[in-house]
Amino acid sequence: MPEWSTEGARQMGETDAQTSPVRTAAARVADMDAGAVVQVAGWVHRVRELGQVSFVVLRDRSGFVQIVYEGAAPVTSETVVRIQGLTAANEKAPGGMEVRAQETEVLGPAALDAPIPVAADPDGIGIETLLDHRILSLRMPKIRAMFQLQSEIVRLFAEYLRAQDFTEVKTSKLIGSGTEGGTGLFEVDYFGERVFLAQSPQFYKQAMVASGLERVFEIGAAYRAEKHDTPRHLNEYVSLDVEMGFIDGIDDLMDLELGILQHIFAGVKDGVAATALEQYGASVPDADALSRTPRIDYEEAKAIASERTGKRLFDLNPEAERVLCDWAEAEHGIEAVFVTGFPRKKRPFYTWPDGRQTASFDLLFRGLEITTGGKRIHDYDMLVGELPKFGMKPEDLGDYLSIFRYGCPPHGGFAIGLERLTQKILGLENVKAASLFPRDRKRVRP
RNA sequence: GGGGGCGUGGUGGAGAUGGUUACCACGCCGGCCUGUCAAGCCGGAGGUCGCGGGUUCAAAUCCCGUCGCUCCCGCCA
Repeated sequence: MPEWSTEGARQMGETDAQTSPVRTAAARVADMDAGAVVQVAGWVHRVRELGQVSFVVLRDRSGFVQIVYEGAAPVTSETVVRIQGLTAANEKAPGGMEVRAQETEVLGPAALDAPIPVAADPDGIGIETLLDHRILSLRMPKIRAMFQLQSEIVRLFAEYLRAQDFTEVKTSKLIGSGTEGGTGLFEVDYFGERVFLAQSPQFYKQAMVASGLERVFEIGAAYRAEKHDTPRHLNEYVSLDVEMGFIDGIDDLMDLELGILQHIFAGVKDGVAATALEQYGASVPDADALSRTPRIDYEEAKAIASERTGKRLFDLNPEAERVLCDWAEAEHGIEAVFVTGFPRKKRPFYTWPDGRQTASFDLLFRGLEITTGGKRIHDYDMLVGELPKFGMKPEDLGDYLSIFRYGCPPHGGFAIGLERLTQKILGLENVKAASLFPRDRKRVRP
């Protein structure tokens, strides 16, 4: 692990200038001249006492710096301190520069009975233990790096879409009726009335297309009250949602998604996200490879998966998702594949029908479904006509139908699971690791 | 919801044909040490072996139940 990388320094000195004129980022000390008075502040990452001299590794958001004390160190692990001292060049110091402490102020003492070692490698600790002690495990540099990368994903996603004239929206997560799918909704007591947590911003983002914005995206929580308990499910996850008006078909949507992913993948190769990739030994596909992502029909996908697994598949199960990505890697040099034309039974009622199939798609990436999308029905009469096939009545849909009753363009969209994308970029075994405070079947804390 | 595996000090593991003070590493406490960087050396504290019941002279070990974790499937992003 590159503890002494200066990558993370960024402009910490600059931004702190207004509030704390003298504080220097840990990672920037290496760039200073020797003999300068310097003030650093952060968490005590490690203490090494050698008798007449002690070394303390101080950690802040930029990185690390070594502090030298004469005699014993007056600090303990994870204590938050502010230290003033003199920079000193030393070949034996990490980064060639260290700080000889003159004054040490304890800003936030830390108890000594930490249940997990913050300075250790999180890979040596079980996921459940890391999540039980999330407040501390989030301090582990490797884990923190993961969430810095996730932040970059979100930023790049929004940045790309804004450049394409999309508007970011925030819609309510409290909904009056659960129409999509019908199951998997959490109930909430809303002043005595029964409402639900939204399982997706689907209806609202369609409404926003029809509002005249035409192109919208939303970054928000989605809730699924499914009792699944697997390494790829969360009951609350962050959905990167996109909806676009005036499309001709789903190729427009898949093109858009590839553009987004190309922008994200290119963007995470620099800055703080690159540090995370390095620490996890991970890499992302380049733009050329991504543009070769095959688009195959559902039936074709089943045939390929059946052939490669040697089993007769009636469905794209998790194993099929894995072998399809292997196939794409072998045949097209990219571990991603769009599967299109899902059967009507497998898609919600609002999906544009195409014979027995639908104008819809999934994106599988590194063996996991990270996106579902499709063209939506924008024609009022057509939508109403579809409802009986799903055992629904117009009254069930409340205000949803008025989106189409008063004029809505052809449109469609998709959603990318943020934690799943993070998981697959870094090669994490469990999607829960990619959530700051995951909610699963049994966990609602911390 | 279905099936498999596993629960041992704070963390990660060993111990499993039953046998008496349950082992190791890291962490923690005390001591030594002036260049560490996973510091080193010496000493110490910390576990009713998930929980309950059973078999037995004797259970971490075998049996039953239960709870938890984990993997796979169903379902999904």
